Amino acid sequence: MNDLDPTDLQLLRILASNAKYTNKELAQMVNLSASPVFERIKRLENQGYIKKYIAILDAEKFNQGFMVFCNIKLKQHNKDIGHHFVADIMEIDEVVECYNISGDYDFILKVYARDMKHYQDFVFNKLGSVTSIGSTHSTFVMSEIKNTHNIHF
Amino acid sequence: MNDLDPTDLQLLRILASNAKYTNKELAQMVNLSASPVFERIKRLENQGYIKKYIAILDAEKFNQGFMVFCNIKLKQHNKDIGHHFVADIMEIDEVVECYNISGDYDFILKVYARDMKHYQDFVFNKLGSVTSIGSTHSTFVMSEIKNTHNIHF
DNA sequence: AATGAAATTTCATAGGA
DNA sequence: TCCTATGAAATTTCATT
Repeated sequence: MNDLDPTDLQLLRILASNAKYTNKELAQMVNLSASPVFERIKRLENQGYIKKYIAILDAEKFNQGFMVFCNIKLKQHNKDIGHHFVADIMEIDEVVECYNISGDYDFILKVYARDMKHYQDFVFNKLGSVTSIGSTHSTFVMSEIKNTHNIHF
Repeated sequence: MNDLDPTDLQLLRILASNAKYTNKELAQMVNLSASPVFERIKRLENQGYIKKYIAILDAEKFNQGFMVFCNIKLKQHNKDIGHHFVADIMEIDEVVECYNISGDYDFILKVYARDMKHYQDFVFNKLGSVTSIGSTHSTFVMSEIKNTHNIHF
């Protein structure tokens, strides 16, 4: 973080919202020529500031616009049960995010489903076969207000 | 969704996890030459299946590795209050995601902060000045288990 | 650490199977 | 819808400042 100058930060902010600018375009934006821009970006990639580049797809178009936050309590809290849970969750495609959290529940999952029927099937059949799970609580997303896909710095 | 053939879906899956492959590389992966791959991707972009391309940054490197799910209840539930809330939330950089949800709370926010002190400051000073908010409940992320950044289809 | 030019690679389009 | 071919444009390297 300390070896980044304002130009690096500016490049990162731009690329975090749109990674399709050419080096020439980026060069104009940060008042440099294309080659230092190229070298800066390569450095930011190598140093791990930029983890990867991805395409953002429109979930609605794939009939996957039904988002649910699913809170999960484990049956017991030992290392083995935890590891089993993590391994199982990694295999379930509907689960796009999973975090270990504070509070009444142990984990929160962000789940993408087609509709309520699909979600119900997910809970019964997919989560239902994860034996480490004690109980669940589902919170349904009615609409997306903001999604920046990235961090602020 | 119906005008997508298996090759389109394969390309989307690849690009959703890594958008830096060249058309030549993609062509090999899907057993085509570069130009139909190029045409397919352009079509997927134009039809909105691909919304945009972004760089994924490492939040830890920016000292923004402290994630919190912040649940929010509005003071009242009328259109004006709701609109005010949304407008205010859009302006707060720490809030990277916001959804209108079912259940006891009205909204869930995904918040990135540097540390607990920064989060405390966020709650008191940033959320504190959003007058439409009635009450909040914070759930702290202890570790990230899974984050695919994208949908399954 | 940036510039500008040169070399390399990829993109983007056109014509034909 | 695909292929090959081609010129344009972008990336990447490098000598110079």
